[in-house]
Amino acid sequence: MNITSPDITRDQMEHAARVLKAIAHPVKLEILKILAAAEPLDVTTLCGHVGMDCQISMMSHHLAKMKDNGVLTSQKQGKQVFYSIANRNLLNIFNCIESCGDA
Amino acid sequence: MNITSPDITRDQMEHAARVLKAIAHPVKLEILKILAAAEPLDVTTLCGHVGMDCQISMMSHHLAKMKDNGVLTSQKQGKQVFYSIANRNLLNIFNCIESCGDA
DNA sequence: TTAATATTTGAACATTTATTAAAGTATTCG
DNA sequence: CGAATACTTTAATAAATGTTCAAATATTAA
Repeated sequence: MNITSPDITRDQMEHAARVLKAIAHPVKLEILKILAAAEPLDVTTLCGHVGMDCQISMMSHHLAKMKDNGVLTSQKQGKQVFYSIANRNLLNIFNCIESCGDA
Repeated sequence: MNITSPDITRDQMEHAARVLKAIAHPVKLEILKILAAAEPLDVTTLCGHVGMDCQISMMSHHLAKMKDNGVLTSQKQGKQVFYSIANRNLLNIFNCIESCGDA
């Protein structure tokens, strides 16, 4: 047995780590911020908002990973796919980070 | 110029991504939780709390990375090094993740 | 049905991260 | 001093990620 605080299982830690990994990337965080302000958005529009160095295929890969990990949801409308934030609670993560000093 | 919400710079996103990457790992999250409950702790004790599969060298690597990214601080006392959480505000990150559905 | 648009998928490659073992540094104790 | 303890560092290797391009799919429009 473990002396560790009793309420954390390795499974929970692994789930949390997967979610964090799915967003621990500057472009992915930017995607989250953009969606936080204007939701839902289709892939092309999102790509335009991210900036000049955005390729549609890269964007699609990022979105897929975030969706796979439950961070985003998507909805198809015609030939476009609109992405939204699955749970806006996650956005508080920005406060957690911003309130921590600069490394 | 960018149509993106005006308050986010790429630099801020990169800093946030670095912090998240520094903790997006099941063992690192466990370290944070353990320290959250009993701070500060030396490397060997921390290793014991993490579990059977913990090697001191691995622990040291994890701690170094988190320290490099401003997540932890350390203080040497004799031959031991005690680690603490640099800013407990970051711990709210657990709430953000836990409150989000299961992926 | 063909063409055009929107997005996804797969493969290839470079880069980063994680893990382990072994050697190195620092501090204390006999 | 020399041995023991606590930790860090380096190097080697495996595994995961990020990026790009080309090809594939799906939907709509001509």
